[in-house]
Amino acid sequence: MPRNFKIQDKMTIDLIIRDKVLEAVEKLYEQKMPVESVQVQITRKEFEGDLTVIVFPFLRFSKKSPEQTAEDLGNYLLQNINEIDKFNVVKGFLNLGISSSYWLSVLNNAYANPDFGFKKASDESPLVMVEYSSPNTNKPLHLGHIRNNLLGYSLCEILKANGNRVVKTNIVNDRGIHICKSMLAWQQWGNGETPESSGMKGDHLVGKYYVLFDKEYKKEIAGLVASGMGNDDAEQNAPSIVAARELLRKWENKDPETIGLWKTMNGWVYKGFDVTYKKMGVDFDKIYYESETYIIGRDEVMRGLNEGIFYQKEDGSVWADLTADGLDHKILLRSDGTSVYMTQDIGTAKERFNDYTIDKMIYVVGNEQNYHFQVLSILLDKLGFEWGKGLHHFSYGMVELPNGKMKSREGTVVDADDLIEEMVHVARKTSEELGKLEGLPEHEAEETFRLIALGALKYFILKVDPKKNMLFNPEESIDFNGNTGPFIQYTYARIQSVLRKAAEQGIVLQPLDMNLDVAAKEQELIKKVVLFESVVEEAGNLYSPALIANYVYDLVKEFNQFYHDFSILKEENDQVRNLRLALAETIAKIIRSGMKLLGIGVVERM
RNA sequence: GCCUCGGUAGCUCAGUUGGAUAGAGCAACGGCCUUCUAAGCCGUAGGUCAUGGGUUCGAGCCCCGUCCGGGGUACCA
Repeated sequence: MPRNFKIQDKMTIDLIIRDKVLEAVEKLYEQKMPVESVQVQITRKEFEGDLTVIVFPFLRFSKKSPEQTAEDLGNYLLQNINEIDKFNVVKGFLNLGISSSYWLSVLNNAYANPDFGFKKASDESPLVMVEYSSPNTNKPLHLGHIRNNLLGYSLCEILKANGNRVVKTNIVNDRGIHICKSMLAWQQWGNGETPESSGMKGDHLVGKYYVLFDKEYKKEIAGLVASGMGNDDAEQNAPSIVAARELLRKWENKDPETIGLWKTMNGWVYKGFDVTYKKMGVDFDKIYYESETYIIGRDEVMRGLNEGIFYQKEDGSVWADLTADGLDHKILLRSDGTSVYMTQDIGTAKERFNDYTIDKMIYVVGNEQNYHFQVLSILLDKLGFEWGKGLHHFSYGMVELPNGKMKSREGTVVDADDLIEEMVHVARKTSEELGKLEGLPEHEAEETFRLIALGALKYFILKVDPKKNMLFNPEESIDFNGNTGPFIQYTYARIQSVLRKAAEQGIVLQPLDMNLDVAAKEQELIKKVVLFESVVEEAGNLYSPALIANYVYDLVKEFNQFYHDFSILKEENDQVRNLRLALAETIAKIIRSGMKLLGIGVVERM
């Protein structure tokens, strides 16, 4: 797939060509055209050439056949651009051949720059705050959270690489009825069980009681219905839910015993989350807690009410009328004065903009909340925050299992910890079967298995367009061949192996001979190397780790063909060998950089 | 109902401002390790790009209709 990347305005040679094409049209056909009308793209592999100008748009000026027009332009460009050394015409396509020396200089540039493709941020650079992860503290993280965390982390890396200052933030949903449910279940049936006494990870332990609550609650409902109560009444009056509500009320009244239990159980969960976050390799610069920000949000809503921005119903509930914006009415405070999801998000946003001078706020949250963020933005704007309209919801698709959606309470989830362990297990097994890594110290081998396993998982998730829903089949998704993370890591390891051998043989890289005639395959590779810069930029503009993943795969696939067909160290022509080494080293660097943007580590051998 | 996103090979996914014969991986089949790592490379097979119209020199991509699917539309988060 040679054509999935935009090159326009990215490659200097491309700019020159556009310019000269305009000039040619002007001189040959006495017509002025806008720059946008010139289409320059990478020549498809089946055809000879490097860059292609599409001449169809010029036909109405040239009043000649496509072939003749292309000939005219080709001759003009050949004479007026040094870097072009040949051209051919196929129908309305003018294929231009760029000289070896141009490609060599481009490679040289990429090779010499240790931060190739990355822009540095300064104190003046835009500050972007990215919210991601946002867990509830009543259950462990699952596959859905994994996609969120990986996307969020990668997005931050990509934004940094594009010269932004980035603050990674997390909002922890640590209060509310769902938290009280697991607390209540633990009180009722826990017998004082702790992570220490049970040997269970804290988040899993709390999750167990959340599930238990639901089970008991459902039993109670069934019992009540059997004794003649209506279903709705039963749901409202089952002893467990009544008790949970009472617990929430106590929590809001700061009952010491309740607050104590809440702190204890949340503490268990945080410890568990820390382990999972660390395993995933994600982190945060600043963490906000809903238990703190919902108060700020409530105050803002009250202010809005006083200023007539919102209105109150007779039952005391507070609403926003969004019909003027083409939306509906939205509740902001319940009739009992307690706050809803929206309330805390208003407070969190305000707090963040107080804490930081934010140029861009990005929320990494699933697309099921598109409406929520549309409303949030409008509400903040109505409340007078000039940044309200500028919030950006990075909306990603859901992860589906072969049998449908994941539901925590019904146990149809793929647990994050389990999944990672399983992948490490498979990585270890595969590696041992292949007999790789023999002679490596145990802890180094273990670290390699971990990197490969995480590489497989992260790449699998990040390579798909964030906007789209994706399917995760636990049996089939654990793959280490083909378009996968390990395949890319493997290519990196191969290059490192070559470089080690080169060093052993005392081969030292020399400056490139700029007069060298570059062979077709090397030129193909150099062309892909150059694209890295524009891909990073494009990924930053479109907020898409998938672009990075697909590019790196494309590069690596091409390199493996080269590796198979040609020898690097055994090449007899010193200059050619030198070029191949420089190319391999540059490609390794890009693999490392690209993988870093995805939050994936590379391995020296595998 | 209304709003919104999607439908590309058996499966999972690419496919940039509309451009040449729609591409990968997996699965299937057949080749390639005395040669820098075979977690690799090469080949075969696999498509009415959901569907019907339209715009255009040119449509997987743009416009309209239809069918199918996801999500939203809660005093849940």
